[in-house]
Amino acid sequence: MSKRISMNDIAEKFEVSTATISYIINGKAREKRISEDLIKRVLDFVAEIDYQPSQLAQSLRTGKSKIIGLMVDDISNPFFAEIAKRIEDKAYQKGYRIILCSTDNNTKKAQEIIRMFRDRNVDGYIIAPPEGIEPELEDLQKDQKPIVVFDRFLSEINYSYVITDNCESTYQAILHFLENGYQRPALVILDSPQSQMVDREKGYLKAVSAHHLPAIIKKIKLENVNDAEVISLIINFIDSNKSIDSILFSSNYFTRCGLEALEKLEVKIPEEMGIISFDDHDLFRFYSPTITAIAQPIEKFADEILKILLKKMDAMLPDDAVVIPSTLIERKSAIKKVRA
Amino acid sequence: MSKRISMNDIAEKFEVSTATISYIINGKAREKRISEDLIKRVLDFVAEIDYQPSQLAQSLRTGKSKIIGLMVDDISNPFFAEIAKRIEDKAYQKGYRIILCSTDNNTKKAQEIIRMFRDRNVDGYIIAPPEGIEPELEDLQKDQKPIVVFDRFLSEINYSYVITDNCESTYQAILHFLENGYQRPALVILDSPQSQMVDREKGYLKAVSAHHLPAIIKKIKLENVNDAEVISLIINFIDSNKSIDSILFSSNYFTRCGLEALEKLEVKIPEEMGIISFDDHDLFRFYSPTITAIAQPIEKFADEILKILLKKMDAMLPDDAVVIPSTLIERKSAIKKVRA
DNA sequence: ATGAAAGCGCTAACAA
DNA sequence: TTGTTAGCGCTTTCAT
Repeated sequence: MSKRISMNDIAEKFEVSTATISYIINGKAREKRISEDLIKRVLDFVAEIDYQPSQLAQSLRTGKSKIIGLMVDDISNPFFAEIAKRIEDKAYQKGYRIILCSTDNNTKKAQEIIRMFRDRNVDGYIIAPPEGIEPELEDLQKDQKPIVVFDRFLSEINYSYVITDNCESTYQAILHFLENGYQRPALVILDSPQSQMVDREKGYLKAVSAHHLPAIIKKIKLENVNDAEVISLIINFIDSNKSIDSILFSSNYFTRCGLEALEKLEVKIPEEMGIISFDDHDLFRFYSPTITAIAQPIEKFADEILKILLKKMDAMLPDDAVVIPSTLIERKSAIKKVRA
Repeated sequence: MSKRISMNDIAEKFEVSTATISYIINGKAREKRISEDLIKRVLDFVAEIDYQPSQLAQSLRTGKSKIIGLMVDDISNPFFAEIAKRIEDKAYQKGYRIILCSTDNNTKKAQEIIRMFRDRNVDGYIIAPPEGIEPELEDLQKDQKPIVVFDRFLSEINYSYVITDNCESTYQAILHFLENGYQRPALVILDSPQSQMVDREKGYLKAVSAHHLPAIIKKIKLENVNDAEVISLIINFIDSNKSIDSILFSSNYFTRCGLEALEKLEVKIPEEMGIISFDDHDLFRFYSPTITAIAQPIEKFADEILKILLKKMDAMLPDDAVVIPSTLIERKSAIKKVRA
């Protein structure tokens, strides 16, 4: 095992102290008035052997790490995977690395992950918060750690957050149904107190009540439930609500299950049932018919998140709340008749 | 900023040395014959304040980290995202955390990532190797770091690796075409010397030459190319090879571009063109017609990778080479006429 | 039955 | 112009 070269080794080689080497490497040689000659020789040597200081040791010493902790629900979910990718790219350019962890929306796991992040002295936190994680976030907040929360926010405490306008998005989606020949839009939504779901429901309620329509909502819990069960829940819902002629699904996962449900029921889209999905998916461009979707601007999300975090890492500033509008991508699944 | 409690603080509280506390916490109290009474009091206190030693310091001291470095091409690619998720899950259960990085198939970035992994003392490496990364891997190998390579392997050096049987898979796919009414299968493949691509091509060549058919191959480089360009390359390829009646795409990315190309050309699947995709995708279950795909067993992949890595982390053993067969999922895009 | 002390590799206040 | 030294928080050898 070839032993790594350390600052000490270099110091010995030049018969100076580690401090001198440290200053030179960290560009503080001038202000320490170290001789130009020594500076050059050391720098040349460092370049030659391609020496890089141990970040671990630096971290232990300085409390910094050049690492950003990124915590999402599930990295295999394309929404998070794409966001993670963009954040990773941009952070990389700024010299930061990412530690990426999935919580599975499990509070305990999220707690452990946050602990691990702290323990490793990550310089900043980017978090899609699961339920019940408030205490840990408060602790971080108290300790002045830079945090950006995204996808949803926690009402109790103030953080910088980046979200989309969930309420407005679903509101517009329902209007889109109504303007395109549908009369009884229903909502299939995740049963969760998280803000994004609450707001999506709000937008739906606002739209139906503005048109004096009944609210027809199916809430689905996702614990201990597999695809097949979700599909059959949706089938039951459709069967027992014959009046509905259109469905807004609150996530692309539900939309995918919903499409399977409709195939089984042999319900025709868009003639017999209109469909809109929250969150776009590759699939929706290709499906027959193509599926109208509310698309969150992922690139912009990632940009904003990192921009805010870097700013906060630089200096603890007041919190930013950024709301990025989503776009309704009009495809064929939500047009019953030609618009008047 | 609430200062973290350290071992020293605990030692002071009990008026013993840090060594004693360290022994107790690491379960070496018995063999060190520390008094039962002290053990209990310390353990109780530790539980009460929920003390956990700094992994950073432990890492610096021991060279271990309880972290596994996972390097993939692109975390936003569903294949890698799913593998990453499973590996993360399983590693988590074993007490390991994952640092996940994308290389973008960029050698320089991959080098830096490996360096970062080393620097952080990761205990094991799981790597989908980009081209030209051999020297770095050799260094790791020399230093006895546990490595598992996956998705492809590097011929020069021996590592433990987990791959699918690429050659056999494409061979069978072409046979599937021929058994189902197609006569001129073509291949659209990534232009890369990586083993998985070479082997996929081999399987194709083996199948066509066994049937005395011409090899009709389109190789596509992915550098500085966007979706639209790939699509138009595929359109050109189809236009200038009128004889072909079926295409095997070497990745789900190419398949998705290919589907768009065929839509633009208004070529009917499966009547005018048969399609098989290497790697499955949600989309393919839903597309009209459904798309036949060679599916790599992701769960099994993740299992094997981690199993081997953990074994190697335990004791440096000879390398394992695991080849996991893929499954041809027969859907409708590759059946021209009913099988005889 | 317990502790002193060295040291992992680095930084930075303070000396000289 | 450079060096000394005290840690960061932990593990572990060797003493007692």
